[in-house]
Amino acid sequence: MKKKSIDHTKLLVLSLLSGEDMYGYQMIVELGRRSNRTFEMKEGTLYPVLHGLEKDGYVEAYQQEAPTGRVRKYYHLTRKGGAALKTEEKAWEAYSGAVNAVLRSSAGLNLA
Amino acid sequence: MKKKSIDHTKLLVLSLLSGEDMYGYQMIVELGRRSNRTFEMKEGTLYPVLHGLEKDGYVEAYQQEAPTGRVRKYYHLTRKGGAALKTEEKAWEAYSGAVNAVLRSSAGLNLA
DNA sequence: TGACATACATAGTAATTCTATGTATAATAA
DNA sequence: TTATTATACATAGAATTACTATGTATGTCA
Repeated sequence: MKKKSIDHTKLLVLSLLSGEDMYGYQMIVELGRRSNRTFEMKEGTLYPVLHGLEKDGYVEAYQQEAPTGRVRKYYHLTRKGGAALKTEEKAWEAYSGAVNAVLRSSAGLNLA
Repeated sequence: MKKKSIDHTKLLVLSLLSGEDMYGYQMIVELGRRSNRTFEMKEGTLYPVLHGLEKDGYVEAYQQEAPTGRVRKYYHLTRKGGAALKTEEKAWEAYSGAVNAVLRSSAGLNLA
């Protein structure tokens, strides 16, 4: 296809970070919760994506100590990342709309 | 993720064939038309997928001569393929619903 | 007759996500 | 007190999916 599939992980991560700064493990838990268990992202998927987003300037990382005493690595959405999110959201709307259009058009033939 | 992404091509092809028997080239053209140019599937993507669907018994192929004199290879959706389509459609609904849920939940935080 | 659309096909490459594994700390249960 | 589980980050390697590039061949139209 034209758009290298969906780049699914990038859209979801950027969207999560548009609400609040989060650390990696938290994103995995939140994604499971908000998607009602549909998404169970693996560390092996998320961390490389986060590093890529940071390298590209979409997110910025900073360390912060948790109440537990552990140091977590939080990610913050940059202005550039916010723009990328809008682009990805539009791409998702176009993509999902197109899939639905194809599904409907085929179903329609059965009824015609 | 759990579900190996979406298997996008399989869903679209099965859906196309649920309306009528089609040959490969026709599927590419129809997909472009029905998706309003969003999908521009390549031969290199489609033909291996069709061969896989045939091997798995989801579609059956037969030769038929076109009015032009050329022989085309038509694909017909089998009962097994119809069942697979239903499964894929449900998977798509779950997936797209989950993406939208995550997008909405993040956007909601900005307004809260 | 040369260019273009039609029609099918495969090899090799690129992108994405997974599995598996490793390290380390905090909390909780036995 | 010690073993297990949850938290937290990370990377290497494999699998999957789709793409690019290429090849073959026929019909149509300028």
